[in-house]
This record gives sequence, C-alpha cells and structure tokens, in this order.
Amino acid sequence: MTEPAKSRAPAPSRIQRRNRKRILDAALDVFSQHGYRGATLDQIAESAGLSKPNILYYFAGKEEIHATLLHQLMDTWLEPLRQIDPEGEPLDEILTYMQRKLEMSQHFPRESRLFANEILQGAPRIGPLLDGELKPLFDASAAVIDGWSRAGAIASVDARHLIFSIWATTQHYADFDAQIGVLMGGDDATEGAGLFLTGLYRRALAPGAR
Amino acid sequence: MTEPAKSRAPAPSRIQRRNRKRILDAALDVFSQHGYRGATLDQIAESAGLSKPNILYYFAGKEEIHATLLHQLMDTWLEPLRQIDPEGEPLDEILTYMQRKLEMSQHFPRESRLFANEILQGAPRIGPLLDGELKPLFDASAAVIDGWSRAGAIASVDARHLIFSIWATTQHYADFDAQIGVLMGGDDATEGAGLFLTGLYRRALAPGAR
Amino acid sequence: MTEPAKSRAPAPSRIQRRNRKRILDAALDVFSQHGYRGATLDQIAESAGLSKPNILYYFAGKEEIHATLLHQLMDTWLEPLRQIDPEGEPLDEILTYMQRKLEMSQHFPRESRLFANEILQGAPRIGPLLDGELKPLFDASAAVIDGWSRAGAIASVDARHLIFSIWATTQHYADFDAQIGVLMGGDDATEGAGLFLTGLYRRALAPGAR
Amino acid sequence: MTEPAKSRAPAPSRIQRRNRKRILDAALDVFSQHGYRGATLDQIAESAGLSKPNILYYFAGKEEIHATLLHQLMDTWLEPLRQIDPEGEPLDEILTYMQRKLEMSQHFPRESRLFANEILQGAPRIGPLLDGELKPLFDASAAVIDGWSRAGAIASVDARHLIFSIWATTQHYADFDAQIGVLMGGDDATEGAGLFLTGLYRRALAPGAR
DNA sequence: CATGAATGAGATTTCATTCAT
DNA sequence: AATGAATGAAATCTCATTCAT
Repeated sequence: MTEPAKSRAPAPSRIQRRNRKRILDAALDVFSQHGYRGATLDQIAESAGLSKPNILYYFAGKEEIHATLLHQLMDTWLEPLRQIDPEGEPLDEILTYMQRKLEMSQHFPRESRLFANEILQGAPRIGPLLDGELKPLFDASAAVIDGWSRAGAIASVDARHLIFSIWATTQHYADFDAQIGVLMGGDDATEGAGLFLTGLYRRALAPGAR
Repeated sequence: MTEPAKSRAPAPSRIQRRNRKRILDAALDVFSQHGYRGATLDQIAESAGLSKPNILYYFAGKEEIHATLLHQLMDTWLEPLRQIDPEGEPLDEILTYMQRKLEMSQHFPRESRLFANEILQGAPRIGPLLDGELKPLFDASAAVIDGWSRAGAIASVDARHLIFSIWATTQHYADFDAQIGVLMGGDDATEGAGLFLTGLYRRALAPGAR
Repeated sequence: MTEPAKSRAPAPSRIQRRNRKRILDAALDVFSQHGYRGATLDQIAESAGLSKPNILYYFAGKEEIHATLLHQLMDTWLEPLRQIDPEGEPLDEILTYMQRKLEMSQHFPRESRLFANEILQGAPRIGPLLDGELKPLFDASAAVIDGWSRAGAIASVDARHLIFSIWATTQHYADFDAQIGVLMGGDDATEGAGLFLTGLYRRALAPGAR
Repeated sequence: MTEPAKSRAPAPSRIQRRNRKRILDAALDVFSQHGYRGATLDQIAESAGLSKPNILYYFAGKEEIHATLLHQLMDTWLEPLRQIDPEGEPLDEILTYMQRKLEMSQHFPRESRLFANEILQGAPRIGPLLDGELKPLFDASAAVIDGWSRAGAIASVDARHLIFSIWATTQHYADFDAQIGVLMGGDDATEGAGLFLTGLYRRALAPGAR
C-alpha cells in the first residue's frame, strides 16, 4: 500500500535534493567571492554544472538562492553561542566558545564571507533575521557573561563588546584572508591564530587582573 | 600675494578640484555601501549632483574612480601604523595605536567598509598595493613589537597576530555597524568600545602576565 | 537514411544555423555599406529581424561578427587564384582568372566592399590573414606567371603588378559602383566591363607584343 | 590707406587661415584612415593641436569638415582629366593621363582613400558633386577618346571602361596600400607600378592591335 | 579667438528572467 | 526535469555638440 498523496507539496526526489545542494554550493562559492550584485546566475549555473533555466526551476530567482543560503548559514553560525554553558567554568566556556568560532572561520570561510558581505552592505536582506534570531540569543549570552563578570569569575568586562571582539578576531581570518595571505608570506596563519587568541583572552579575562 | 604660476603642469582649476572631490565623496558613499560591482555610475552621478557623462569627464571610468579611492585610502589607513614609536613606552605605544585605529573606524567608516569590501572579494584591485605598501610597513612594525615582546616589555605575543587582532576589533565597529546597531539596541557603541578594548589589551599585554 | 549523431560536438541546431546565417547576411549588408565603425548592432539586428541581445546570443560581439565575415570571405576570395593551372595555356589561364574575378565582383559586391573597407583602413583586423593565407598563394601564383613571362608565352610583365591590376580593375566594378552608376547613366556596366577587360589584357599580354 | 570694411564677411586673418589648414590636414589624416563614422572630433582636434570647441569655431560640425575636404579634393582630382588635350597625340595623351593619375595616387594617398571611402559607402555625401562636376567632364573625355578609337588612332576600346580601368589601377596603389605592403614584402611598389602600367596600356592601346 | 566644462543621444554589452518545448 | 532560444531593462562608455566665459 503506497502513501496516498496527501498534500501537493511533491516530496523532493533524490535528483532534486542533489541538484538543490549543487546549486547552493555553487552559489556559496560565487556569492562569497563576488558579493550579491557581483555574482551572476551564469557563474552559478556554470559552477553547478546545470543550465541557467534549470537553476530557476529549483529557485524562484537569484534573490531566493541568496536568502536560502543566509538562512541556512544562520543556524550553523549561532550554534557555538548556544553551546555556552551558563553552569560551566566561565573562563573555559569563553575560551572554548572563541575556539569554536575560530574553527568555524577556518572550516567555513565561504559562509563567513557571505555573512560579512551582507552585513557590510547594511544587512539589506538579512536584517530581520538579526533582530529575530540573533538578538535574543546575543542578549541571553551577554547576560550570562555579564553575570560571571560581576561575580568576579572573570575580569570585569562589558560582555557585549567582548562578544564583538571574539567575532571580529576569529572571523577576520576568513574574511580578510586575502590580506593575511600577503602579509604572512608563505606562513600558515591557522595555528598561530589559535595560540595567540587563546593567550590574549586568557590573560585579558583572568579574574583579578587589573 | 599669490604664487605666480610657474610650472606648465595643468593646474586643476577650482571647479575641477571641487568636482573631483564631489565625485570621490559620492563614490565613497556608493562603493562602500554596495561594493564595486553593486555600485552604478548612475548612483554616483546622482549623489554627486553631476551628470553621468560629466563624471566620465573627470575620471576615465568606474574602475579609475575606485582605484583613486583605494589609493587615497591607503595613505590615511597606514598613518597610525607609521606613528608607532620604537623608542616609546611599549604598552603605551600599542594602546595608543589601537586607539587611533578605533578612532579612524569611527570617523571614517566608509573608508573602512570600502577597504573591507575589497579584501573580502580577494583584493582583486588592491592586491599590488598590499604587497608594495602595506607589507613592508607591517613587517617593520611587527619586528618592533616582537622586539618589545622578547625583551619582556610586554607579554609574550606573536606580533603579527596582535596586529591582526587590533585591526579586526577596531574595524569591526565600522564594518559590522549594521549588526552592531541591531544588537546594541539604541545604545551607542562608541564609548564602550574604547573602554573595553583598552582594558582588553592592557591586561593581555601587561608584562609578566602568564 | 540520416547520419547518426556520433560526436558530442554541440551540433548547431537548425534554428542556430538559420539565425547565424541571417545575422551574417544582415551584417554583410551593414558592414559593407557603412564600414566597421559606421555599422551598429541596431542596424544588424533590425535587418536580421532579431533582437539585439539575441544577436549577442549567437556572436560574442560586433567584432566577432565582423571577424567571422572576413574569415568566410577569404576562402571564397582566394578560390579563383587557386584555380590558375600552371600547366594550362598561359594567356587563357590569365584571362579566365580575370573573368572569374570579375564575376565574383559582380555576384558578391558586398563581400568585395567589405574587404575593400578593411584594407582601406589599414587592415587593422585582417592583417594576419593577409600575411598567413594570401601572401603564400600570391607568391606562388606570381612565380607561375613570371615563369610564363620569361618563357615568352606571354608578354614580358611584372607578374605581381599584373595581379594587382586584375584585382583593381575587376573589384572596381563592385567597390566604386556608386560612382559607376552615376557615370554610366542608365547603362549597365556588366557586359561592357567583361568585353573591355578581356580585350585589354589579351592585347597587353599577347606574346611578342612590344 | 587700408581697405574699408566692405562686407561683413570678415577677412580671414593669418591665424584663421593657418588654423583652417591645420584642421583640414588633421581631418584628412583621420577621415582617410578611419572613414567618416570611425573618425572622431577628438582625434582631429588632437592631431591639429587645437581644442575641440575651437575646431567647431572654424567649422560648423564634423559633416562640414568632411564636405570641405571632399570639395577641395574634387578640383585636384579632376585636374589630370582636364589636361587631356583633344589635339594631342592620342596614345601619348592617354599614357600621360595615366601617369599623372598614378603620381596623384602616390603623392596624395590620403585624398585617394578619402574619396574611396566615400564612394565605397555609396557616395552619401558626395553624390551631387559626382553628377554635377565629374559626369560632364567624364562624358567629354570619353567622347574624345572614343573619337580617337573610332578614328583608329588607338585600338578599338570602350572609352568609359578604359577610364575606369585607369582609375582603378592607379588608385589601387593608394587605396590598397596596406595589402600591397604585405604582398610586396620590403620591395617598393612605386617604380614598378609606373613601368608595368605604361607597358600594359601601351600594348593594349597600340593602334592596329587585334 | 580660445577653451574648460557639461550634456543628450546613442553605442556596445550584461544579466535576470521568460518562452517554448 | 531540463534546456536552447529569446528578451527587456539597465549598465558602462563614447561622441558631436553646446554653454559660459
């Protein structure tokens, strides 16, 4: 007995799923490198190995592909923040959070650049998501950290700026990779970044530090 | 008593200077907000209050306007780095440098975003400048700071990553302003940023810190 | 029994072939009449009955259409020269060659004008073809004729200038048609041209003529 | 005693005459090389060493410069034809005419190309001149030559096609110079052309030739 | 006489999207 | 599910000409 067709939302076939993935992957490449306006459907189609009209069979338009990417991104992006354990050892929690963010930058540089591009241009397409998804989580996390700070478990800092600084320093390795590549010559920045940032935040957040 | 016109170099008239300034200012607006590809001459012309062909009377094309902005930017951008005094008090020098960079982000957010946009997309147009102008200065400054670090005048850090972190944290306030605006609600980030970063780097760089 | 499609080379569809032909035909009209710079894609599109972007769907740009025409032209253009038979009766061979060139002028005046336009402006786009394709054939043909001349089979002439004169006199009827139309009043120049040129070259090349 | 200003047509000053000459000379360069549509006022102004508006102070527009050149050209161009002496020795007269035309091509190649360009495009701007100036002279000259031909003073030829052939062969050395340069390698075509054409027409027109 | 400044009309080309199958 | 063909809208840039002095 086969399932009766309940809704008209056709269950996506394997091919459909595979093609959507291909398109999104190609689009991530292209959008993260050229920005929204600089990217063309031709480039995406070429990179995905599909025809242009076929791209538009799966997505209503350029905008929708971009929006889909940003939505998918958001979940991944916020995951580390969610994992901060208010009951954990404060300094460890923060350092671990920083480390996770750094790893995300290193493993998902395209996502980082896609996000940076969007914010840089005033978040014209992601604005609502920031307010709806990011802000509550941000506020909650900042409250936790502020609690630690006031309790003397870490140095006295403004939690919101602390979070900003962690975002900035970790994402920098993805977003400004072109500059880092030039300035580091042949040296790899990956390992040094982790060591440096760990030391930086450990010293800066050590409870009792002046 | 005015200077007699000695040289035959076609001294730009007052109108020329004014219009070039207008154009560059308008272009800075537009490029920093939409990126190179997203910006249109129409927008620039509109914003400059000049006709489109008139824009092209002053600059050979879109690319030249962009290049001019990036070149002008570079000088301003590197100035704080040049002002680090190898003979100064190490911690002060670094904190002052950070403070200057932060002020630049706050006073020249458009320039910061223009630069970020360019790097984000792989520095396709500014690449040579990075290698020719930025790298030597970067290497020299890093050497000075590394000297201080090895001498124990500041905590033991990798100077190159320290500089990256200063760039990242200070520029973040300009480049990610759209996000910060949402997350800070109505609060102004300006003052808090300075206090936070000063504290962060003071503690992290204090000599003798573990 | 049709050929099975074996190769994966993107065989141009019937529509493709038809449209490319239309475009090239329209472009030949326009280019031969207005020259490269004087021709516009608008005119070509209008004349081809296609939209302007559709023209650019088939050819990468104005330049490519022009180049395609010139390349196609070259083959046709050189055919009569290739047909000179070194073993044939010399005077006949030359007169037949002249006659063929004259017929080409009369049947393909647009091609002749396209070519003339290009050479007139210094062969900026066809230069390499002249050197690579035309010159070897020209040299070979001149050598044959020079052989005949030295052997006394025709009058003593410089073969290279003889060829130039044949080109000049025959192509003149296509290239300077506008002038000829005015000067001949209503009379048709076609028949007279053949008779005149045949007589001219027969007398001028007759062996033994002083 | 100076001339009283009689008419309001201001007598052209020395500077005016010099500048008009400069402009026409520059325009001849540019028009003959790029054709009417391909030429730009910028190029002409640059080549003349004058500003663009100043060009337009002397001539009402691009069209007028072109028209002026064509009118000036016509006189020079027709001069050799006028010099054919109906009372002279027929063969000499024709050979001398051919020689003069050839010299004109060699001394004034730009004029030849300007004219060729115009005719090639259907004589859109010189049409009336052909009908008004050239045709009467052409008809008269053809009548003279036809008289000689019928009288047996030269071989029996159609005078009109004879004139066309002389035009074609002589102008070819100016108009198709780019092609001739390639095909002659380093050799100079000047001298050979005269010898060849003299021989060609002498033999072809010798009275009594079959 | 001369020119720096400005522009409207138009040229080539790009690109997201739609059509037709 | 897929694609070759087609296009309207818009972007960059050119150029003859005009303005204002």
